[in-house]
Amino acid sequence: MAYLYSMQALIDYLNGFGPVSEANMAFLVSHIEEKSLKKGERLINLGQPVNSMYCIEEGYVHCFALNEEGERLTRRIEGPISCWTVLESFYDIEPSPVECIALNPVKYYELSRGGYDAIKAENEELSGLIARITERLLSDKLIATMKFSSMTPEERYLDMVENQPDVVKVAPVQALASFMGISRETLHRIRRKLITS
Amino acid sequence: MAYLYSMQALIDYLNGFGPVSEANMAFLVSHIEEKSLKKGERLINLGQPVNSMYCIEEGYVHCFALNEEGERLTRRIEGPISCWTVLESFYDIEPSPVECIALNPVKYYELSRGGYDAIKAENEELSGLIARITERLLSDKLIATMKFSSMTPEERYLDMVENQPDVVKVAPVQALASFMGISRETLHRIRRKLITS
DNA sequence: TTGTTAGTGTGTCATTTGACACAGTTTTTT
DNA sequence: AAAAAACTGTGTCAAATGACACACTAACAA
Repeated sequence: MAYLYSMQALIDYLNGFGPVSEANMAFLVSHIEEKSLKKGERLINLGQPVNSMYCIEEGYVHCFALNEEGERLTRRIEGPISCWTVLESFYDIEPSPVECIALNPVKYYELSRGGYDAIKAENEELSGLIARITERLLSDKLIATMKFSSMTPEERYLDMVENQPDVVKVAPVQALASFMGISRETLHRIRRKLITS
Repeated sequence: MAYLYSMQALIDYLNGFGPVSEANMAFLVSHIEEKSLKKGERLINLGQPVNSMYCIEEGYVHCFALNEEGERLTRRIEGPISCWTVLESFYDIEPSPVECIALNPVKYYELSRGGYDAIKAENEELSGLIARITERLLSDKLIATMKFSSMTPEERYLDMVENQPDVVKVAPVQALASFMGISRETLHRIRRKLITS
């Protein structure tokens, strides 16, 4: 079972959500594929259904929609190590409103919808684990999003510098500004002000 | 089982999440209390842990935090008929950062943490139902929140008029503006502009 | 290497927004 | 019913922001 070793980071992460027997963990892991992307490669295509959940081991991906003018509206910038997918596409098997591109070389784990369903159906311990993970990830994301939306641009930037310093470093200024809901010029003003003061 | 009749609205709502046997539905319902509030009465107290989930049958409640100046920052305005709670308090048994007050006479259903846990533990059909409800409500809320945060104030207002017309009617201007993340003056400007044009 | 494209730093200007002020209205309390 | 409190409409002004313009730099491909 050499693949178990290479997935140790993922296993540790999953174990953080509660006890799972070794057999169940092995069953779960057997449905997960380890893949990689080169910088600029696409993980998710615009308009196609997203049929997997992802967990990034190394590197960052940039997920964005396009507005009428073709500008990129950043929806998320994902890095290690958290499970995620494009909710509005995955749950209802709808075309993805976003595309995702690697910002640098990426290693990631992929769990297909079939694998996800198989794990949920296998037994109670696994379906309980999936339920806990789903509940925790969704509620944390929701709490963070609501908190974020009640902050000023400067507060949002300081929050990101503190809680996601790697994202601030690796993301292009335009993507970061879009993610924060402001123009790149405003982000620049904030940075200039913080450096000076 | 007279109470079953009075809870028909709730039962219909829950059945929408998938098939449940009558026995299981009866078990679930037996853990739910029906309560009411007069206008201005408090449903959730600031600083106390929120130990229940709620589902409003009639009326509206206003949930808000307080900033340093004691101003109300609206977090949500809830009405019929959707399950909700204060996530950041309920899941981790933390003091509630918000208080909730009835905007008008309210009838609501309450499910305590104990009841919630009992239902999850009872059998697979019920734990599956709870998992589906949780997943669906959290993901819908997250999608709506992210969509909302990417809109301009005017788009947000038009969205609310279309999708939650009752909230727009019943909520005080100040609360509505705060919920939308703008000042009440700006909300007023938007309304004036929409009437004129 | 060189040319091309994408991305960045920074200034100007118009628009949007929030803060404040205050009068009018509605609701609640005494 | 009268007084107090809370809420609403609206004007003025300052601050924040976005849109645009343009020079400069970095990344990538021919």
